[in-house]
Amino acid sequence: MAEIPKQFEPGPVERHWYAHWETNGFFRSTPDDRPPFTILIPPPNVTGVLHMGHMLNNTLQDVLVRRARMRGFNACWVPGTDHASIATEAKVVQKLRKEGIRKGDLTRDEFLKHAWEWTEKHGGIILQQLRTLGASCDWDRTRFTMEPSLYDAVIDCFIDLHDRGLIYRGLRMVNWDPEARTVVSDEEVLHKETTATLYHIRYPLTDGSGHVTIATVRPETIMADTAVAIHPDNPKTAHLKGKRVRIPLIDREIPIIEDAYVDPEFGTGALKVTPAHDKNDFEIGTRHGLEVIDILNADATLNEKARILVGQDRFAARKAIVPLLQEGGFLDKTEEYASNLALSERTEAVIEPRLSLQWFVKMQELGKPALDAVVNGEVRFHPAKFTNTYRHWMENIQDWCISRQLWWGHRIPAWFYGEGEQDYVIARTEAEALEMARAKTGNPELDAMRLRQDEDVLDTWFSSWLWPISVFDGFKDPDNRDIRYYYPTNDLVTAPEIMFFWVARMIMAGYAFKGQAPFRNVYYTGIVRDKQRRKMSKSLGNSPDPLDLIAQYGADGTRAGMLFSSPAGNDLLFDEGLVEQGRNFANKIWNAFRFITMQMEDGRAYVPNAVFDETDPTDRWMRSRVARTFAEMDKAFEEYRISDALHGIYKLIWDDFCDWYIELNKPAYGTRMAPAVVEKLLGVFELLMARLHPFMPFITEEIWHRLRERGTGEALMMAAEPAGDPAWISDEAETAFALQQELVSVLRNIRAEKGVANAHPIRVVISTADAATLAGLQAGRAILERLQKTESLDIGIGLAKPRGSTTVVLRGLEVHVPLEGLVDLDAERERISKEIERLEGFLASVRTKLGNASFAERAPAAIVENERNKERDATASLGKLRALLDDLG
RNA sequence: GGAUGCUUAGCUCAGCAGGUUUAGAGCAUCUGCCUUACAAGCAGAGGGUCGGGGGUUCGAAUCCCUCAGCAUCCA
Repeated sequence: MAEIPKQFEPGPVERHWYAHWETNGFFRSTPDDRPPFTILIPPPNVTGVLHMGHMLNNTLQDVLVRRARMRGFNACWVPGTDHASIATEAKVVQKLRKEGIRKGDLTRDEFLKHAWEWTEKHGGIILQQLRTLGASCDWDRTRFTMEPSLYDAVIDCFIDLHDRGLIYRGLRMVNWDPEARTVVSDEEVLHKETTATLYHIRYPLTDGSGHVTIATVRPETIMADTAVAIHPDNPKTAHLKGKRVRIPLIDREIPIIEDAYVDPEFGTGALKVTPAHDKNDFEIGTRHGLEVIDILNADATLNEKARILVGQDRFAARKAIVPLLQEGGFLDKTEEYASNLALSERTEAVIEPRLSLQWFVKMQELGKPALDAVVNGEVRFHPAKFTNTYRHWMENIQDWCISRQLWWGHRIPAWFYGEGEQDYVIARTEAEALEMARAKTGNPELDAMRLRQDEDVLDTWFSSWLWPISVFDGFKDPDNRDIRYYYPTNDLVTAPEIMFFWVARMIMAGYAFKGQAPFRNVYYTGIVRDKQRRKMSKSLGNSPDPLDLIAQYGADGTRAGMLFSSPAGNDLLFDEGLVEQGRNFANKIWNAFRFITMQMEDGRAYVPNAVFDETDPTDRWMRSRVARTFAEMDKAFEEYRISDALHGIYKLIWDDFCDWYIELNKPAYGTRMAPAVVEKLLGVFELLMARLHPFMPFITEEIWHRLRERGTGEALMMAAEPAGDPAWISDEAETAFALQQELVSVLRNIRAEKGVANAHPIRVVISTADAATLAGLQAGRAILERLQKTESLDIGIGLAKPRGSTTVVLRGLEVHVPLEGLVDLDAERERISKEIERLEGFLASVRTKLGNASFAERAPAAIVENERNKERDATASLGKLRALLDDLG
């Protein structure tokens, strides 16, 4: 056997096995007779790089996929990326600007050429990085939302929904991002609490009878006012009914109208109405037939309709208008006011409500089955608490604005032939569009030159929501083998932040186009934060580079570290210490294996053989621990407690196997381990590696191959997961062993307290009162003797305390260790007195319970019996302790 | 403003179909150890009465009410 290094070196092992898996085609999946287990990667931005959130998310997916593969499923993990319309376009615009090129100077085709160049240059890096992590994706299935097949799927979907009357074009108040110069959906708007200034402005009444004061945080919009509104039943403003006012500075006359929307308590009870720049005002305007005066350009500068401050940015205009109002005597007062600012999720620009003609998807009908699916459990959320959030959103769902004033994305297949709002047709190609336009207009002479395709593209999520269908070409070829086999998929692992953006819409699309949900389980991960609870981000610079972590701690260590503290849905407070713990775990495993190999004779063949000795208490305990832990892990996986499953195998390996089982199987000093024992340890090791594999694939694969001769096409990742015999589970064996562990602990404690070296033999006397306990103690005496260097070990009933002993009372047993000269009588007395005190308190509480008449009456018999046992045991222990104390004088 | 969730050792979290010797784990801390693999290790120890208050019950960290604080989502 070749020399094995003392420390595990993950780098070469990871490279070797990943290449082995990939070249052998182990990641690949094609439909067959086995049941499928499918996960679709939440497609990251094509030009993005791996961050900590991806690490967590993809580690979890890999754990689920690898486990399923080992459980006999045809596991398929589909990777891919999305085109991230706004983000990518912004990056390309920025890059061009650096080269002195303005987007406006380019044609659409020229710009797209740059965008594709950018995509090809930076694209797919993230998928390469996932390999470093060990991701077992079927790379042959890698998809991209802008590749031809998926592009067509989006267009097909648009046409289909339009034909079903679920897509419409309409003039609505939308969220305008002046930075990106596009509309965004409601979901892409973030609300942030800020303090604003509330300006009280006087509007002179046209009849000269004074003025009305209104309060606003946006004085720069007064030029767009088309009314002042009051509440019809407000006595304070009743005298204003039917009058008119003049807008300060520009002197335009507007009416005072009555509308119940006005809050009589707010400000002066009078509200300026600006239908072009406020959603609520727009609705008031519609009710009262008010004119809409839009004074803003696309970049949020004032246009000539404002008449003053033309060309100024909205915020500059706000600053500039205040002194003007002051000079004119229109400014009554100002006050601080807490208000909500709407920000663009992408650019963080302040969102401008804007009246605009856009494309929308009707959500009412699409949302219904998607809501039901989650409520009735067809699609299950983990943790379940997110179901409520989902339901709330779905029940209040608004139509989805899907057009974006961008070029990078799927171009809307609408072709206009006239100036009228409805003068358009929806078609895949220009030729088709022409035909349709001719039919629609009844004009066979209609010229192709008159057709213009809509300049806008679709929201990125309008392609992402089709992901579970489009990656299997379910639009182009609805009945193909892949989609029939893999759809619906099993688990989706994603962040709660995109529950509405993506998860909800995928479920809708699933029902709309396939008649069933796209997945059965949704596992929501937490957000990766730093120790100060700040979200990890590139801009804050508080995020380690995942690839550095992998280089430093190994992929296995990093994966384990990410999972150690990540219960589903809870934020993960990332601590490099956890990754270090993961690395240490790998090293621990490595050394346990190394130790076993050191027991092997050169030239002798060893075959792993996990056959336990049924007559041996240690073996009975070990196999019970193995089977119990495996069962607990299964339970944890069922409930998506992935972190708990890892903790289970971690403790089984480190605590049970290394600290106790290997220790107890160590041969006598200076001798070699019997071959049968080596084979047994190797056998257990094999079980453990198989169960750990989904979490730490590399080291487990490496050791699995070293455990015995394997064929070239073999791999642990393709092996069957060992179940562990449920019959191995034995409470009795574990309880019996636990007593031995406690006795060992007691003796170790005594050594530590008294400063007795481990190498120094001690005399031990264990005295018990009953024969049953005695039998158990004698059965386990080998355990004590193996782990404690003893000069003598006497076990018996009613044995006397040797002179000069220190004594511990444990579960009714007296453990005496004679330590002539080392026992400090005062310390001994104090220790025993403290123990007596504790037990007296305990006994008192037990007796209070037992003394309560209704307790005996109402509590179940087993509980009462248990309390009696507690009383008896405590009384017995107390008796012994008091005798010991007396003895000490 | 609405909804949901959280508040248990210094930190991060389990436990919460009420009762398995007066609350568990990991990390951190302290003490001792290079004991036939592993100092990226081994052994031992200290530390909380379960956010405050009230209630239900023979019995509450566990159920109910209430207050406070925090978080997230929605408006």
